[in-house]
Amino acid sequence: MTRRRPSIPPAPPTPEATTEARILGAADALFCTVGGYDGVSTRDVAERAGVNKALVFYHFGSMRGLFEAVLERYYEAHQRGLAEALSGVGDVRARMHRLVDAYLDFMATHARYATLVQAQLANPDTHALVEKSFEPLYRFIEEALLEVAPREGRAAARQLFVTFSGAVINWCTYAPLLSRVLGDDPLGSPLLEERRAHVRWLVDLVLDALERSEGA
Amino acid sequence: MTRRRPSIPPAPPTPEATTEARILGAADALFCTVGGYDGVSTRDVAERAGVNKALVFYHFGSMRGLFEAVLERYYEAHQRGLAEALSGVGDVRARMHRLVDAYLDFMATHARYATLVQAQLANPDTHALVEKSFEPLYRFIEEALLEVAPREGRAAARQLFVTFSGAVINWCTYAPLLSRVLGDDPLGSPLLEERRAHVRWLVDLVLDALERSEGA
DNA sequence: GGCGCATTTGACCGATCGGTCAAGACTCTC
DNA sequence: GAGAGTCTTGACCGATCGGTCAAATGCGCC
Repeated sequence: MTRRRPSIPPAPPTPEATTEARILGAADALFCTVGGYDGVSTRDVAERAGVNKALVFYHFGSMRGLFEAVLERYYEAHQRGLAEALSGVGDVRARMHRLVDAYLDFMATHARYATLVQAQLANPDTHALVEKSFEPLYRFIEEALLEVAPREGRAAARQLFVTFSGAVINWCTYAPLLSRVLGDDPLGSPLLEERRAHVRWLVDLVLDALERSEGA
Repeated sequence: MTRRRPSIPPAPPTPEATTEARILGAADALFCTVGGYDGVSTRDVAERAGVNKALVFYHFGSMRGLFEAVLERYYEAHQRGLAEALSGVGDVRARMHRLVDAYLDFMATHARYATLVQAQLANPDTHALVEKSFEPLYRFIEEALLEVAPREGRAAARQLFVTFSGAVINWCTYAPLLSRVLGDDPLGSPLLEERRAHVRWLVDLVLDALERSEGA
């Protein structure tokens, strides 16, 4: 029923170039809105992309391969943004501010991706896919934090990592629930900026305390 | 002191009293280890419980009903623990310490439950089930925080809620990933106690800052 | 034109899913 | 013992799943 090459296919509002890109885009949209790895079928993806279901397997091998491809695309953008924020000049405080800013911006823009990744924590089958992006992220940030924080104890870098990353990411992943109790979109302009100010404030509080204990 | 193990769900050879309890226990174990709402079948549950599959529907109506029953059981224990910690005497600082302690203990013991709940954030179909437990929890804690924190701004009670709850819960839900990079079990004795000290330290930092700005 | 290769198609597969059903078995009461 | 009501059983249903396949189509190249 679908016309040949010349005209743009009757696909939704995404007249993407190649078939592969159309499938990837459709999978992205579905994984991030309808549900995680389970909950989305190859038929759904194919229908949304406006292509035959067998093409999903032709281009990505399997459902898991498609899921990996979707994660990979986000992962690259994610890493790029963080490296940029952390690699610049300035002391730890300045770089941490840039880092949480970049992290918050990325996660607020791709909140569904954050939710998708967090959801995989409950699925041992896909742990490996998430670990791949988690470990470099952890090493990256822990290294920066070790400039001012000890390796162990209540103010250890590993503790700060979880606290700071949680402060950023949970605001985005819990957005659907927060939206109900706050009466406004947590990812919208006023509340997101309040969150940004809060995280900056928190970072400063912690770094101030670390400096004090260092001087003592 | 506290001696908490990773809380492996009830062992298979559990000759529980009623059929209903056996099914509930099996569903609990499977939801919390294998995967979320999707990823566990009624056949799995029945087999683990050692009963006929049709009994799942006889006693719980549907798969969703079973899932709700499992969540409900945790939810009650959760609420009980928090109310106990927060309702006692003392100033906000003392009550917040008791609260994060109780929260951390509960989540460390039932880390898989926390992960299960967080995973449902990606599944709009089950949002309603999670909201039911989230809203009272939020109101509860926000009310306590409003004694010392403003309603808006970078140190707003709603901001502190997300930061504190994230600091506690993410340590538990990210435990599988953290375990890899830390080389030890985050929910085991040494690291869990380090986390407890960190969260207490963090709460004190924040409350100190709030008191200072209040006096100013 | 004709060949080779990548792409696309629709029909098809076995497995598994949540859920149903009518018939048995068990238990308690008269 | 008869009956009633609660559990329990295994067989069964339609739908859907991920994945496969041979055949058809498009297209660059000689």
